[in-house]
Amino acid sequence: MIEKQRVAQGDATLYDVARLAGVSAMTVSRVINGTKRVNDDTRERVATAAAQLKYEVNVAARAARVGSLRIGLLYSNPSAAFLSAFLVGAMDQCSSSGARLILEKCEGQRGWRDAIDNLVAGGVNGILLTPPLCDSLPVLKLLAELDIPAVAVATARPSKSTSAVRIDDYEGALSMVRHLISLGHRDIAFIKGDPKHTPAQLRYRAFLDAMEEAGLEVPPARVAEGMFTYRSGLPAARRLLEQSERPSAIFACNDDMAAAVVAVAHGMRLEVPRDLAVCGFDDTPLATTVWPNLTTVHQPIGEMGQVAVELISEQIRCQRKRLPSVVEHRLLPYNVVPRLSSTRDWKASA
Amino acid sequence: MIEKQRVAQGDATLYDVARLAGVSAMTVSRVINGTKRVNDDTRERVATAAAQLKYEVNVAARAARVGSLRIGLLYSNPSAAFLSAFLVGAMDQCSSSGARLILEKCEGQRGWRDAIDNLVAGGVNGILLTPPLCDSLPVLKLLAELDIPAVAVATARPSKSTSAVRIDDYEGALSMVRHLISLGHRDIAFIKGDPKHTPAQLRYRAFLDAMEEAGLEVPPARVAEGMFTYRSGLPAARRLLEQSERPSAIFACNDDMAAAVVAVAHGMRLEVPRDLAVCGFDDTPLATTVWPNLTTVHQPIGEMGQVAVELISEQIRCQRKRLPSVVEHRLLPYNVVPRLSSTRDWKASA
DNA sequence: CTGAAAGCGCTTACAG
DNA sequence: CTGAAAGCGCTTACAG
Repeated sequence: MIEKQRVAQGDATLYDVARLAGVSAMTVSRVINGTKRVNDDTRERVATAAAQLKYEVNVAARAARVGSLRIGLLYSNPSAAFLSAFLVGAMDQCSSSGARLILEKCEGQRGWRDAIDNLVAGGVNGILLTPPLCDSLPVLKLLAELDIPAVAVATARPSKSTSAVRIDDYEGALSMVRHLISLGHRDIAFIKGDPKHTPAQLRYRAFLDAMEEAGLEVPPARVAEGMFTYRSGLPAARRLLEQSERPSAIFACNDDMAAAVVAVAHGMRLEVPRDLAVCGFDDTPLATTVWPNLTTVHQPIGEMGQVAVELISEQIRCQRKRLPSVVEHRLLPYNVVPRLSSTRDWKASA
Repeated sequence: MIEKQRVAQGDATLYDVARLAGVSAMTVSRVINGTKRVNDDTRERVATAAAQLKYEVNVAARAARVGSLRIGLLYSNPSAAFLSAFLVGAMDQCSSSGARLILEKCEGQRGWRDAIDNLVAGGVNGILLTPPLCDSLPVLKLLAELDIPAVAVATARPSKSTSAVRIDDYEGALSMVRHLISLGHRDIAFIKGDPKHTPAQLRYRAFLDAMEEAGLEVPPARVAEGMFTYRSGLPAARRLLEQSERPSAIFACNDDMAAAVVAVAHGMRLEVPRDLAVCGFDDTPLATTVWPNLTTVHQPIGEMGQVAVELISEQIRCQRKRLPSVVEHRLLPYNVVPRLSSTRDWKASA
């Protein structure tokens, strides 16, 4: 009973593994890190020994020797939903690699300068950029000048010189429209997002292309302007719904505006999805908070956090060894999540 | 230019400080940790030297020696808003103390057993419990049996045997009602939360007490049942608003239901706050997503994360030294955040 | 109250 | 391909 916890696991050290495998600690280290060449035979023996002892590297000890990676995470738009999902993934990766994640929020339009100063003063070796900072040219420029590696997260405009991890906004929106069409919708309206944001542009482009692909018209009256906020979705929805002939579905450029559409429809005594299908983009908690829940496009945000940490770590390692840094763009799979707000046979599922 | 980053800071080691202060490394260590007795004079010299060199402890090295703390964070209700704010605070504290935070989500009703097993297998030394897990007797019992320290976060029913960090739900709700009354409201309705949740009970109790304190009546028709979800807030709001004489304000037990009230009011052509004041509790992102933004009670969630890590670390240290563990309950300040949804002179601020 | 020695678990050169 | 030695920066006993 006593010492139960300590015995649980993680007892074995590199030396225990070395002894059991009949090799030197050095060799075990090499196998663990999989970096230098090791005889296949030896590798096998070490691996078996490690597995048998349930060996786990002591990341703290490794960090003490190597100098642990300090990864800065810069965020501005306090989208709690995005941040928490991202943090879960990023922390997970940091935890297992012994890196430290330093959060820095940048406030206001010009706040990014101070924020980056803070991170640099804190000694970070690389910085993760979340939207919309990841698309800011001045930010990327400053980081390049400081020679600090960066990874752009969920950017829609990946730069040639910066690593990035994202989904394909264009394809995501395309799939969503196809989904609506497959449900039998022919008259689909769209609410645009902030025209300055690249994802908004891509999603709109995809909407038009998907409609054209299906041979469907998009009269100007079927497109409304929005700014990504719930509030901006209110008048946009009114404009689309107060026409003599209503569209059968509205695709809003994000969940906030889709939620606003639902609210307006409700106020007009329209039942969603019976009288109107509604869908959004992002799969924020709002999508499952409002009623009916929103059909939307889901991004694997947690996985993006993991990958972002991997990418930045790799870049930092390259920099330390004075190797040329490798810019890598990773595209992760999105998926359309059908929920009640666009359900065809809604009585059945209600 | 070269090596710019490395020079930035964090260069100085314990030995540099020792040399400059003319003492041994040991003494510096003692001063840094502030634990054992050190001559005031010596302490001063060391502190000055440390400041001059901008010395920072290398947490990795310390962890290598001491064995770093592994802190498990158990969460179930995926309230992204709460989680992200909490993580920011908790990570911050972990970062500066060199602890590792291990996240574990528990799915389903019985998932907590597996989740705790996972954490224990992962070798955590203590566990942070977020709501609603923090109020689960079986969970607390299992942890006690395993002899793993725990800290309950945002619990409304702090246990005598478990450390906790929280705000005073009762006082928070009391303040909110007083706020509404100070705005001139006399006929205030309430939407209850899930009756199984202790915070819901406390907030309702506070509502009744505050009304009584002001000599105001609360007829049964002014109280509606809710379950904390947006969806449950819809019929509750309808019930309260479809009476011949409407209340002038509705206080919902959380933000989700308050948002539902706004939606229903809007559907009935009632303007918030002109025709009806609405307020919630928690200050989730939803409060600033919907329009008008919701007046609500804010919890310092980030700070709760910091404090939770402090409390659990202290407990783990006690356990390691086989000292009796100190149960500590920390009450943090909440505050009422007035926003447009309850603004008296709403034209002025719109 | 203060210090000299040894070691946390791992990795970086340097040899073979 | 493999190993012996030294050291990362700090702290734990053990002395004085």
